[in-house]
Amino acid sequence: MGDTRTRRPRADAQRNRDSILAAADEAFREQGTGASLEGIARRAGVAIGTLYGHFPNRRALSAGLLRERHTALFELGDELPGRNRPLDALAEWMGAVAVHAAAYRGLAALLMESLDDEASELHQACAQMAAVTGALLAAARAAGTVRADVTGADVHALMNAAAWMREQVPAEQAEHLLDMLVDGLRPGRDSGS
Amino acid sequence: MGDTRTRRPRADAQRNRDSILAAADEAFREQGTGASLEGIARRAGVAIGTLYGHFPNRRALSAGLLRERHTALFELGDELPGRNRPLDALAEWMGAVAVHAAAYRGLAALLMESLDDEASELHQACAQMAAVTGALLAAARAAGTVRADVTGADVHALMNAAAWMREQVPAEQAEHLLDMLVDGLRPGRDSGS
DNA sequence: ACCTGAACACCGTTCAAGT
DNA sequence: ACCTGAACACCGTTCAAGT
Repeated sequence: MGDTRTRRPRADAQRNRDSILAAADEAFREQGTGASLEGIARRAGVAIGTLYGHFPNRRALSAGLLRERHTALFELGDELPGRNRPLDALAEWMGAVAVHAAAYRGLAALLMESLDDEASELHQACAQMAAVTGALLAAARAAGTVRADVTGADVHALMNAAAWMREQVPAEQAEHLLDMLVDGLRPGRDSGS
Repeated sequence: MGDTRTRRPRADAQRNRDSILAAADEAFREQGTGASLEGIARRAGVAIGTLYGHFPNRRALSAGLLRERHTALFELGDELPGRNRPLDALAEWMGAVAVHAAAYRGLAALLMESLDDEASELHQACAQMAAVTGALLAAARAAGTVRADVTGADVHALMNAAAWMREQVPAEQAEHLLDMLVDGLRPGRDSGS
């Protein structure tokens, strides 16, 4: 017994970590995932070395920033299948991920490349995202409401492309575009030209 | 008579311009549109000030790089309507633009933001792209093979999103994804859930 | 155990001086 | 008319020295 597996951090370290995350959130929101790390350290009131001590690289910082956001997303993913018809559940999931991945400019690309990169600090989250996507897709396929040739990787790409478009067009248009993407998943009448 | 409207440049200036463009093409291909300008100047064997003398900013350099590529694209755009059924022509156009906009990482985003930004050196080309897109879309709509609520701006966004995906997934999957995007443009049987 | 900030290598951009 | 490169302000990343 006694202390748990992860030691409790020193109080000042915890405070610094929180300041860095708060500053990074602001900076990423304003300038995207490529925002200056020195600027973030300055905003947080810590030395640049302190930032690197907590987050050894940019992706680790992004992962720290997205932790809570991701658990909220996965909770939604757990509830969706019960509440809707399969294709609607999948469509809602795609919308939620698209909104999520549009939180910071550049995030969609990060999530895209981290799915296949096990070294990425975001890989865990992407794998879990892929699991939810796969389950919802399988249900929709079983119901015959999606094309048989759509893979989970396809849906992953489409969700993140929707997020990318969200970074570039008004929200209303982005919703419309997502609707059309989802429509493209339905089985067509003639698969020819 | 005598000299034409645009003066012929000094021979060394022309040579430098060409070297810069060749070096930029290599660098953009390898590292995307955010590649180091100093690195490009170095590769081209000119001083950094020479690069700025020819291209006052990154977008101007991109525009110089895309000039020929764009005219080839527009020639295709002119030929397409005569050769295919309207939706096929639109689909082929979207594919050609997607391949074009995936030439350099970051280019799709540049083309996206330059459509509405008249100050951008790429605006001209984007406007012309939009004109072709609009014509092909109008023909497909007249034939009743696309949804009535699809705008030219929507197609512009989808083409560039296809290019963005092309930067992240294998070419074969990218083709498949574009097919599905195009399928989403077709009129659906029920517009409800 | 954690924090600091100097040190290094790099980059974007401008502009006085040259030819 | 064009080219050069120093100058300035900035950034990513590491690491010896501190507490």
